[in-house]
Amino acid sequence: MATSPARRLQQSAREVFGWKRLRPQQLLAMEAVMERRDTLVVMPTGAGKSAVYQVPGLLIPGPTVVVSPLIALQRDQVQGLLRRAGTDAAAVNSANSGRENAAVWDRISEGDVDFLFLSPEQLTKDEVVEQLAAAAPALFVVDEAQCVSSWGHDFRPDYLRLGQVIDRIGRPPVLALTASAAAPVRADIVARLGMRDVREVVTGFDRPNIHLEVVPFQDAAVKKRAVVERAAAEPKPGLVYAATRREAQEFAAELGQLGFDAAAYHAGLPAAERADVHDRFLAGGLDVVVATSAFGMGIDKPNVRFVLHASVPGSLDAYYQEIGRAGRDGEPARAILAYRPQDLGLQRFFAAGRPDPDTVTRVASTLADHDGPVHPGDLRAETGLTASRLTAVVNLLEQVGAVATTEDGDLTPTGDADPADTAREAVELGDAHQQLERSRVDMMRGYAESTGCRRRFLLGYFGQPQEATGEDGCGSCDRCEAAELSQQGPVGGPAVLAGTGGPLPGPSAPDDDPAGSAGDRHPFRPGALVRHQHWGEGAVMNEEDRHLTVLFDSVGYRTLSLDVVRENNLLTVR
DNA sequence: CGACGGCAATTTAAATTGCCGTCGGTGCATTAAT
Repeated sequence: MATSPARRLQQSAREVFGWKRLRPQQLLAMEAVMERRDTLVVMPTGAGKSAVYQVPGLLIPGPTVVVSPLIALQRDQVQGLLRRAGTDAAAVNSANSGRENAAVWDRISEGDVDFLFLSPEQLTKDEVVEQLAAAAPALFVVDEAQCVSSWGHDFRPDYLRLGQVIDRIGRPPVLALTASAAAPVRADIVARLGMRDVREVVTGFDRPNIHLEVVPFQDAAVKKRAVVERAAAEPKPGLVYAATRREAQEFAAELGQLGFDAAAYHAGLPAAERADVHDRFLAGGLDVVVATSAFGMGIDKPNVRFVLHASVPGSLDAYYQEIGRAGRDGEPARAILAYRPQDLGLQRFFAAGRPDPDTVTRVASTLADHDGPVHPGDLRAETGLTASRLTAVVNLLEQVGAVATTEDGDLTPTGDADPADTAREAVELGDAHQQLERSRVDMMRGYAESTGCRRRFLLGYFGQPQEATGEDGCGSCDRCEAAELSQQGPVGGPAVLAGTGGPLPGPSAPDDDPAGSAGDRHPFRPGALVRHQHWGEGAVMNEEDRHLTVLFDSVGYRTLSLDVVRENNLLTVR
């Protein structure tokens, strides 16, 4: 009798990788991969996401392709795999010479490579796609798959074209891995990669050992001083996230003057200095790294004791990823957000990136001038746009169905709609995406200004309703602690709370008060699929202080007053 | 959207006020000049 897949997986994990036991969720995901299913895995970093492709990748015949966003990450993965007996891994990217890359392709054609690492940009090249198709990969892995959604729409638009690439190489099974993905991010990953009949393996998001806290400020100078003092006071090592490079440098300098081993990290520093800061932090040689969002992917340091945000990031997804770098060892750690409402302005500015209408119109009409397929390189020459900006526009046109990709990777106009019309549709789509991004900033504000349990809010955002926190909250955030304190004094009765409507200042009593719930029955619980008169279909994400947060397909996140919803019949359950 | 730097205009002439313009985050790859 043949060995069961689970046993083969366990055996390989033990013999090749030295892992004595696979976690249930890992095994579940690996089994889906062994069944050649498209699989989306959402696990916190440190839960062994890489294993999910590494173990099956050795068992199924044919090479495994891994798309990874950073060359440094690719290098780490390759080195890690090469240390395992009998596994062969390689990367093709711009850090290699042309000769080195050619040698990798030779080894692949001879069947000598188990794992091949690539950036999405490599896959824009016809010869790369052709050689990949010839190698007939058995598995196509997208690591850090949240990049598809968070970077693909403007910053690295080739992420949005992976779906077409997968088609061109014969659509092997797709495995997408990410540490954090709220509902719209997950949907975006699945849609953009063209994943079918997806098996989703989602582990819990809660990291109970990370204490959550938000400290509000009005004055910028006061906030700065408090950030430095707090970073100085917390147990080390720690991580401070700043919104700009300049701030990162300033904080690092001030902490240095106080006698700490502190260093700044951002994309404007020389590569050697970045690598040095990175290595010293991992080796325990630094008390604090003050970084922009450039720092973090691939950082697996167990004993980070605090993550202090000197400004709000642009989404709860980003925030969760960044605080998730604390307390990997399971010991207590702190996530502290220094919050000024004005800081949201910078994030709204960052959320504004979208192609301008003139450019979209120009590309649409240039495409329409061709009767047949056009090579993207020719289109770039004709429009004079950079590769990246052109790709962003083409992505939009393709999403509105005005353009399609041929098997050769050429772009071909579909239908004979007026270029001006398709351009307008594409711009509207870009606007809708911008609106979603802005609503994600609003959700970040919602977290910072929330009067209830922080953890409940955070988990609700990721679609994990309250069981992790219970009715009374998590007991390990600033709001829960404040509520516990206030319970020692006199507390206003539920009847008073029920009549006041709007959000109360300061900490509030638990909103699921049993006495108040009799008259409070409604069908709009987290997870419910609803329809709004104006905004169309959506899903309830969170309920707090008699307000619902709903994620609408058309406009992103919106917070609605439960009373207003009911008085005006704004929502119906689908 | 908001912070900040530079500059001109103010007003118990050396410092303050205000206006305007600029800048702000993530990385791939490629290319041109040593």
